[in-house]
Amino acid sequence: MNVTSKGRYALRVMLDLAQHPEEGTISLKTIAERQEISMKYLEMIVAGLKKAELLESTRGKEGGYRLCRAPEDYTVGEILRSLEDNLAPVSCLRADGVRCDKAAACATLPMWKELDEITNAYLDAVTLQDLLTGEKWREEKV
Amino acid sequence: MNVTSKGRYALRVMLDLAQHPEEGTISLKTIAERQEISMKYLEMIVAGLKKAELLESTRGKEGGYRLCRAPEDYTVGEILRSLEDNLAPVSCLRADGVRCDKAAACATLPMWKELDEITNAYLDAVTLQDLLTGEKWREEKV
DNA sequence: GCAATATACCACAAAAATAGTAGGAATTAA
DNA sequence: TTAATTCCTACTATTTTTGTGGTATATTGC
Repeated sequence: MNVTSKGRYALRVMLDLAQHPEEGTISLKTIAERQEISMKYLEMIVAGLKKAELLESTRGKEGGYRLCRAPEDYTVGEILRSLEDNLAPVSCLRADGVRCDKAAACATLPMWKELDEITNAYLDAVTLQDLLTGEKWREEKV
Repeated sequence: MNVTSKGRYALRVMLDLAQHPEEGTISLKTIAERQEISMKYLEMIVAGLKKAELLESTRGKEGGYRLCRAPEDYTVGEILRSLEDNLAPVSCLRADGVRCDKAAACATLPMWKELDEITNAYLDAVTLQDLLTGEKWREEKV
């Protein structure tokens, strides 16, 4: 579970769109300026988000990107997974990972699996809306 | 939470020592051969484990390494933390991480913190002995 | 004392992953 | 038709990970 800048930027793009619903379709240029991220780099990131059908786009002048669901219908987990291929804690759990020839005898594999399940369950329980309001963390631990 | 080969090898060294208590002090050469890991690379790893006081060593002929506690008194969390400086999911949580100037306004920071707490709590609840027996995962989900 | 076997320490190097850039083609509204 | 914009492909730089090499120091058995 290493969240890189790609994943963090993806969240910021989604949050930016969620924070400005009145603007409708928003150009990458606007988002890049507001978030102070290079527009060229963002291009890569929104491409991933679009491929995962997390947002929609319109090309040409006056074009841009917009959410295609309500903020409470996006989970942080799916946003991160759409860009990070490294969410699993160890490489042997990753889709492309080298299959360890000792997997059957590996004393640690079940632990990594459980850890992976726990982290994914947590991230799938946090929605974009939760991040927007922040209540989840303000009210906690009363 | 990206566990690299350093952390995985550290676990294997600790497990190897725990699996051969009758041998007492064991040389790196022996461990390297049993685990099929380059001895030179292992040197770095045991140096970290020793620094964290997770094992003891004797120099010179007939020397080597040995555990200084019972297997149930080691947690996987402390073993990994002694070698991985990357256990936190995002760099802004890491000790050496660049302090983000927007931390106060960051909508995602509380989430990363909670995720970090959850993963550390899990890893601190797994002991070397748990890995040795594997029971924790065999009997689960009945 | 000396040879053999170890750990301890420091610097360097190769490989892989991450982060970011460059240039231009295709599309659309005004 | 022009300006703004997404879309696509390739390239480059930086950082992290994964090692290697060489040497100094310590200990044991002969």
